[in-house]
Amino acid sequence: MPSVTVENYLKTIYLHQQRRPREELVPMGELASAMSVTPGTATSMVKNLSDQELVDYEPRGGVRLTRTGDKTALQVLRRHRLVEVFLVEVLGLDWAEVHDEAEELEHAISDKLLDRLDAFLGYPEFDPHGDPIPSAKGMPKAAELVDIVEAPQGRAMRVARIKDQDPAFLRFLERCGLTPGQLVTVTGRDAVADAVTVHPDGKDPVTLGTSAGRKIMLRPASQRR
Amino acid sequence: MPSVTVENYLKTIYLHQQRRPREELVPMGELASAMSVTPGTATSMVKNLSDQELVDYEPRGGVRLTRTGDKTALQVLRRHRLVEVFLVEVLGLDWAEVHDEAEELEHAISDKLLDRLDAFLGYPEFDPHGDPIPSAKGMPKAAELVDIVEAPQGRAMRVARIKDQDPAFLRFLERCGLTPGQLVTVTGRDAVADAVTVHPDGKDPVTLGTSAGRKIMLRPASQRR
DNA sequence: TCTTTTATTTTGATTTGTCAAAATTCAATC
DNA sequence: GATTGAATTTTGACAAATCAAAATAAAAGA
Repeated sequence: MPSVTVENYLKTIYLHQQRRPREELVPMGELASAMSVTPGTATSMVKNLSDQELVDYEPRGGVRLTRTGDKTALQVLRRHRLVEVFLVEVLGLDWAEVHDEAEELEHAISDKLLDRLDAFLGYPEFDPHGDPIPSAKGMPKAAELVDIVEAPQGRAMRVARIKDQDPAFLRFLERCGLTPGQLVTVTGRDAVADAVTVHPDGKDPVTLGTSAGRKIMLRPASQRR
Repeated sequence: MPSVTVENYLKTIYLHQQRRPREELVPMGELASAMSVTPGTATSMVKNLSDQELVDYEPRGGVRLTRTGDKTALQVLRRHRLVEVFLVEVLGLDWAEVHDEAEELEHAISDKLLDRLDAFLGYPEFDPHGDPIPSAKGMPKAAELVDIVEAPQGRAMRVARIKDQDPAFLRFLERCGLTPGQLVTVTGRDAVADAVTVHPDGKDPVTLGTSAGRKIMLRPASQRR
């Protein structure tokens, strides 16, 4: 069985791979800072992962998951996200806090327990932040979402997913009414001010900087999921 | 924060201290085999715990928890037992399996989450095996229980607690109807055969060897808890 | 008391995951 | 082309937890 550390490296590589163009390698520096370790540590760990055939490592290029590594990363993500659903839906924890809790629990749950939990929760497809929950098979094909900055203005949209786990940011979104499922309209964009204004249905309009706006993903209100 | 390993040592020392006369030291060999490590490993670990003031260590005598060590051990036990209640009561896992699951989860739960869980479960006082759940303050004073071998014959008793976590043993008890809460009568004892016979209310009588019988603790049926 | 047995401790090594700092490589600039 | 700079790798060291095997102490027998 992979150690907690190995699981965390694989999960982190997976997540960073997602955020960049197809087939591109994740640079070692990026991995190191994401894992909060020195670059040298990341290098030696990645060599180790490479020996275990969990990643492809190209010296001075970066890393990418192998099929096996990918499968393991998805299992970790599945545990993480199902735990988050449980913490919010069942125990009523604040969605802003559950990420850190799940970060620990994701390494402590057996397959059997996970299946029970999944059934108990009614086989949810998304976690409280709108992140898709991988099935035992793999990651469901993602619907195409647009972030607030890129979204068409004046169209009825719905918040689908938040791409940041920082509790302060999440609490801010909650106050504004920008939580997954919420109906919104993007009402304006100002390139000079580097800002975008969004109007959550039944709430006050909110103006965000584009770096914040890019973390909030929308789908057309008409679209099921 | 103590490591998972440290938590496990403290928990194990606590449990073994319980099983022996007041103030007596737990021998290193017993600790080593309970932890499934070599004696040398136990010695070096215990020295380490002693430096952290978590145990008193008497070379060639054994170990005993300090007040601090005791408190930490009880926190671990509290997490373990609340998790067990959750797994059985909420997710419906078999009581024979939950010990191993809880063994992992007990190290991954934050104080905040634990409090939520406790409230959600209705502040239970005992886990599925009848083991008392320590409160945030400490371990509740244990009611005096008798094992099946020592119990008076012909009196209405109730199963209070099972002092063994082996799934095979627990499943056996379930088949016989010897689970916590069950009304039973001890109907006979045979010193020569080293056996004892117990009659669970509404089930068939069961004859057990005394070593098995000593793992099943009873209280008078009249006594609340 | 002397010897044997058993429990415990010591010693030296190993693995995993980490850091600091020096060395290297590659790309970019002059 | 030579030099600078940034990213990466290498090297040597360390802490935690472990084992195997040798050394020691205490208890039990003779």
